[in-house]
Amino acid sequence: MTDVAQSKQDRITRRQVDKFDARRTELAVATLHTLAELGYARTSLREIAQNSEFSHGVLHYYFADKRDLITEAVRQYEVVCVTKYDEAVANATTSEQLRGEFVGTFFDTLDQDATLHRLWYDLRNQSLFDESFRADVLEIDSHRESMVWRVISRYAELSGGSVAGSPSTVYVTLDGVFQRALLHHLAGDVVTVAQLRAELPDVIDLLVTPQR
Amino acid sequence: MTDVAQSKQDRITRRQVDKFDARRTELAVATLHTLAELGYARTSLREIAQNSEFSHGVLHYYFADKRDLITEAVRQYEVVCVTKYDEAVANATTSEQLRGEFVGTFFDTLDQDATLHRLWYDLRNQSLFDESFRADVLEIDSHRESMVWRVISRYAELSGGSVAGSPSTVYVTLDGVFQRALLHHLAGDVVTVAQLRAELPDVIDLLVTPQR
DNA sequence: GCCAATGCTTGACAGTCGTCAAGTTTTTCT
DNA sequence: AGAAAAACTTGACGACTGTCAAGCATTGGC
Repeated sequence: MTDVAQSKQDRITRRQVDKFDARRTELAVATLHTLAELGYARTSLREIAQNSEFSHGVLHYYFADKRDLITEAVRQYEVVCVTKYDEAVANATTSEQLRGEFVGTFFDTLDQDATLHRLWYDLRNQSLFDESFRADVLEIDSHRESMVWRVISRYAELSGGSVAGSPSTVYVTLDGVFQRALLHHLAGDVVTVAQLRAELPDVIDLLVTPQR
Repeated sequence: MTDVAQSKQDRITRRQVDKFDARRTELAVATLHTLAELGYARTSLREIAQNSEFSHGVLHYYFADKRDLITEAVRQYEVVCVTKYDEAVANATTSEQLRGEFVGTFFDTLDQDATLHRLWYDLRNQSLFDESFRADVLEIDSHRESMVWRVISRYAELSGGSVAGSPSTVYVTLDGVFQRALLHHLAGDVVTVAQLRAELPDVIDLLVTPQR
C-alpha cells in the first residue's frame, strides 16, 4: 500500500473512530442522566435507551456490557463537574470576593446539579462494594480534592494567611458540608441548607489561619 | 372476661408479641449482614434468607415488604453503632488521653466494622433517591452528630479550650475523614489510611481552639 | 392425645433484568 | 447504481426479582 493510500485509509479509520466515539459519548451522557434520576440500584439498560433516541440493543453495539457503559458515564461526570470553581479563582482579587464567589457557586451547583451530585456520591459508594469502579472513583476524587485545594490555597494567599490543614483535610471538610447540604436540599429542608450556607464562610476561615 | 383472665390473656399476647419481635429482629440482623456484604443494589430477599436459618418465604410472614425489612435493618444498625465512643468520653481524664482513645476507636471500628459502615453510607445515599429512607437516615445522622459532639466538646472542656465550629461542622469534618479512610481501607491502601490516622489529631485540634 | 393457632416451607406467578443473535435500515465506497 | 459495511431494531433466551397462596410442621392449651 502506498503512503497516500495509507494516509487515506488512516483518515477513513480516524473518521470512523471519531464517529464511534461521538456516539459512545452521546449514549454515556444519556446514561449519566438516567443514573442521576434513578440511582445506580434502579437503572436498567432499557431505561437508559428510553432516555436516548435509540433502542436498547444499540447499547451492546457500543459497549461491551453494562459495567463498560456505566464506567464511561462516570468519566463523563468528571468532564462536567471538575472545573466549576476555576473561574472564581481566576477572577477574584480579594479574599472576601473569592470566598463569596465560592459560596455562591457551591450552593448554585447544589441547587442546579443536585441529581448529578447525588449520582457521584452514589457511585463513590458503589465503589465500596464493587472493585471495578474504584480506580475511576479515586481518580475523580483526587481531581475534586485538587479543585478545592486551588480555591482554598488561593484564598489563603489573598488573605495573607496559610492553610491550616492538608489538602485531604480541607477536601473532606468541604465535601462533607456539600454532602450534608445535598441531603437536606433533596429532603426539602431549606432552613438547614440556609444554615449551612451561613456557616460556610466560617468553615472556610476555620481552614485558613490568619497571618503566617 | 374477668380481670384475672384478662391479665392472663395479656401475658399470652405479650409473650407472642415478644416472640414475634424477637424473630423480626433476628431477621433484620441477617438482613443487615447481607446488605453490608453485597450493598443495597445487589441484595435480594432470597440472599438474605440464605444468610439466616430460614427460607425466603418467612420474610413476608414477618415483614410487609422489602422496604419494611430494610427499614428495620437500618434501625438495627443504629443500635449497633451509635455509642461507640461513649466509653472513651467517660474514662478520659486528660484531653490527650481522650484524643488518643478517640483516634484508636475511630480506626478500630474502621477496620473491624468496615462492611457495616459502608452499608451506612450506602443507605444514606440511597435516601437521596428514595424518600422512604429519609426519615430514618436523618435521625441516625443526627445521633451520629450528637455522638461526635459529645467527644469533641468534652475534649475542649478537658483541654480548656472551646470548639471552633458548630456541631454540624464538626460532624461533617470527622465523618468526611472517616468516609475517606473507609474508601482507601477497602481499596487496600494502607499508606493513605496511615496518613489519615496521623493527621486526625491535627484535625481535632483544628476544630478546638486553645484557651478561651 | 387432640385441636387450633402459629410458624415456616415450597412452589409458582408475573415482571424485569442483561445479553445476544438475526434481521432490517442506513451509510459509504467504487 | 449496486455492493459491502456499518448502524440500528427487534424479539427472544435464561436467570433473577418481589410477592403470595397453598400446604406442611410445630407448638401450646384443653
